[in-house]
Amino acid sequence: MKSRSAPPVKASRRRRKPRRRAVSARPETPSKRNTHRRSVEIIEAAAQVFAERGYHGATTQDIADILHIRQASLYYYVPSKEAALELVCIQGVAGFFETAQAIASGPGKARERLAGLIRAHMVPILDRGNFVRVFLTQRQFLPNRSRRRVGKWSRGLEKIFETVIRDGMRKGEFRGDLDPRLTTLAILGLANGVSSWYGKEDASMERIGSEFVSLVLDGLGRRR
Amino acid sequence: MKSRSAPPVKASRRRRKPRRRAVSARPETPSKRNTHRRSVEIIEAAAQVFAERGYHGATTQDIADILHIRQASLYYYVPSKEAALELVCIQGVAGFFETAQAIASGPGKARERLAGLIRAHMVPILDRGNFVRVFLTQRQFLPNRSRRRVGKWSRGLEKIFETVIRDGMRKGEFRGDLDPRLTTLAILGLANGVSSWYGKEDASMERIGSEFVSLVLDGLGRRR
DNA sequence: TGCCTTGTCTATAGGCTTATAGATGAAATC
DNA sequence: GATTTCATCTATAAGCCTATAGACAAGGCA
Repeated sequence: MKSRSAPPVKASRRRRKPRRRAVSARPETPSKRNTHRRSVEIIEAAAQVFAERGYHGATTQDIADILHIRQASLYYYVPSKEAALELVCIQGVAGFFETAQAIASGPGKARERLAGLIRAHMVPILDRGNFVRVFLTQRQFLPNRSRRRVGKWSRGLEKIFETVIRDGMRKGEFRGDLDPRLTTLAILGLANGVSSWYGKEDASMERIGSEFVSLVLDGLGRRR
Repeated sequence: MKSRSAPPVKASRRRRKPRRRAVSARPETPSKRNTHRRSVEIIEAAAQVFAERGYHGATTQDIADILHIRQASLYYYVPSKEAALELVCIQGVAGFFETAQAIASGPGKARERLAGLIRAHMVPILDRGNFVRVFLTQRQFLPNRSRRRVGKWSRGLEKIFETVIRDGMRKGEFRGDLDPRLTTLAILGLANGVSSWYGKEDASMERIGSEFVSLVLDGLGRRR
């Protein structure tokens, strides 16, 4: 008994009518990089359904439905559902990692770099939200090997934040009594949380980024 | 193909050996409040497996295994897996709600009440972590009706935080340029995030609470 | 003593899922 | 024009999951 939100239309809701021998489902595709393009589409569809229903709640049929192909056809491009999850998770965390590294090791005071990190953290949430949500909430369901692989990226990102915070403490830009580890987790928690409600609130990413930066740097209190 | 972390022992790993007619599985149970006690145990077990594997990744067999009873026996106490999820979610959010309400409408400056809210938010995470995690990450899988019910509690909690923040702004304890809604979401994101890593980090809840309070009230920056 | 209640058990229907095999038409290549 | 490759399809094995039905033992109660 799956908890889809739709009314219970028995079956046959999926299992589309046997199309008459698929008259070239995508007539516009020309080249031979076709296979690659399809793979990308499949991973994007997977990101969408994994984000919406969770890994275990999603079926490969759901993914196929988005692309209007048969469930079995997915296996021409992707070896397994788990493999699709891994690809989605990696693309989810990669978006954060690269820019973050550039910002942290770039110029500027620690305050500015931390502000940059927070703002940059909003970007993947905005334009690869499905991938990010899956990375954040579904990576626990990866098989051990790939979970560890993804975990490394994740810890790397934490280290980037933590390093900037330590740097700021050393240089006297930040309070000296911070716990850099807890502060990192706090900031990431706050920033990652955005992915769970962005779109339901009417605030632009820029607004959110600015608000969060000022909250982290200065807190709620008035200037003293 | 379920992604358990254990090695692939084919089947029969669950499906325990047919015990010889269950010689009173819990000989110590005396009274007739027995049924109630068992219900509680079942919901606790459900919270545990839903937290560990996610609602869709968990099976009713998993729940039964924890209690060493048969899968079908669960249905004597709980009408469906979905109903169990709803019970877990409600207990997950209720822990936050009650104390929060008392603190918000209690005495003290807004700063102090907000600090109290944040510290109090740590308590259910500490002692009903499974319920909280399920509420935070699995309530999306509830059927519409109960999801809305749980959603109300959730929004109520947000309102409590937001009200204190507005109050503090009005009284000049907090900066006047805050967006109360975004600030609320930021604080809840940061506080809820704890549930995803508490236990893996070696910091006490008190430490975490204090660190987060000072971060929210004063930010990372040095006194200016 | 004999009936009723309670909690658990066995068995299973009825569905749904993943992944594999092999067929097929269209396009590309020889 | 014949052959090969590509992308997709149909069909299905094999397995798992929820929920229901009905049996049954032990203890309480009339």
